[in-house]
Amino acid sequence: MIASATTPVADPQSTLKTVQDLFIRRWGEMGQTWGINRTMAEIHAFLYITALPQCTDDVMERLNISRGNASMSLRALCDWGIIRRLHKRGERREYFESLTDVWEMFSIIAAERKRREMDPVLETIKQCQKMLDETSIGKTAAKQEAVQLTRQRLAGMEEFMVVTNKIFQQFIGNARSGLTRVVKVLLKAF
Amino acid sequence: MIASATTPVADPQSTLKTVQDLFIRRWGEMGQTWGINRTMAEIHAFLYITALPQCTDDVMERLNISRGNASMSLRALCDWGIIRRLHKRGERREYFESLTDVWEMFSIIAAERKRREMDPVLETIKQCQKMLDETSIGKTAAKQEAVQLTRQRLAGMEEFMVVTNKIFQQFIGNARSGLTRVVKVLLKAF
DNA sequence: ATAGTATTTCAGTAACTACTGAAAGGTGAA
DNA sequence: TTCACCTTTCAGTAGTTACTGAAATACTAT
Repeated sequence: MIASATTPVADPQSTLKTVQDLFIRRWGEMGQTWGINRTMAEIHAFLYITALPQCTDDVMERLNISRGNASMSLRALCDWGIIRRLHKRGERREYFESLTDVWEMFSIIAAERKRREMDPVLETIKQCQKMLDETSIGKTAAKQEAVQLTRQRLAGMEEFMVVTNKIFQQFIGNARSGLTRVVKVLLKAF
Repeated sequence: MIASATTPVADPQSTLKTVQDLFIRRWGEMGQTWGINRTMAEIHAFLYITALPQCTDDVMERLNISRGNASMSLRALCDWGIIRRLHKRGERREYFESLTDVWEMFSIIAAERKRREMDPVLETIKQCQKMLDETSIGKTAAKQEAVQLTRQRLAGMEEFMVVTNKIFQQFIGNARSGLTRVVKVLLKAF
């Protein structure tokens, strides 16, 4: 029992599964710290690593999760656009497969996160700047000073976000070719 | 009451605070979806946006949180290295201030996340590849095929992570100058 | 030392998120 | 239309994370 736990038998039948499980678990852990829940990340990892279409029951069985959870997580992944539904001729049940190109997946995720998270911050910064501009009259010197400091900080953050947005823009839509070009340019420049 | 809630009086005394609170809330929301808890993100936003050193009680009062929470969150931010402790001459209590340079903060965070999240995945991928290499003998054709597919997926992910790591490497350690150079190069190249 | 003040720790709890399982809802073949 | 099968939904619950408040600890001035 202890032996098999520490040094799993080199059973060719199960090696592939062992390897896949290793990958799935790591991917799930990473997902968590990026704000994606573990199960969703694991389902995606499973579909990606096996490279074969899998149905809901396959997912349930492999990851030991309920039907409801599998259904909802699969839908969410489809909504993100990083997995796809797949109908097999003459089969009733639906299958799912991951996108093949990691670069494309990254582009999709990056675009969505930019839209959901960076754009609102930029908008808020602009709103803040506008508010300060409209009310900068008749105050004590100390207050004026504090306002000035906040202005500077807003400007610093704005610059950062504008530039970061531009970089994202390059990645998004260009996918693989865009990214590899970026990398080539970078590696040459430094 | 309703009037003051929907259209706050243009009181110069409070405009600065209103603006800051707006920024703080947005930053907190963003943090959450990046795996940083709301309070920590808000404390950081507060220190960044005011640009003035603040003590624990300032933080507690402004964000309406307990002493314990403030203490632990401030420590965590210090551990990350994006805020700093500050002793004022002749004062007992400690003050905290945010780093000024957004680019530097980003570099610090990127380096840490690469170390904690990307490096382990790369390591796992290599381990998986090694395991598959060592056991690829004597199997059915179907199994061989499945192994081959998984190999390809591992390779695809590895390529992506290696390249991404290189990009991160450029950002990290170069901070502002590095990043702005990167951006200049990129914007010219596209 | 000691008092007075600032900080940290942590057990308990509140708040939140993820998950299950069963029931309801669809869908295509006969 | 009905049957058989598959999918989706969702109320209830388990599990997790964040927070409080008070006690313990640390520090500094006298």
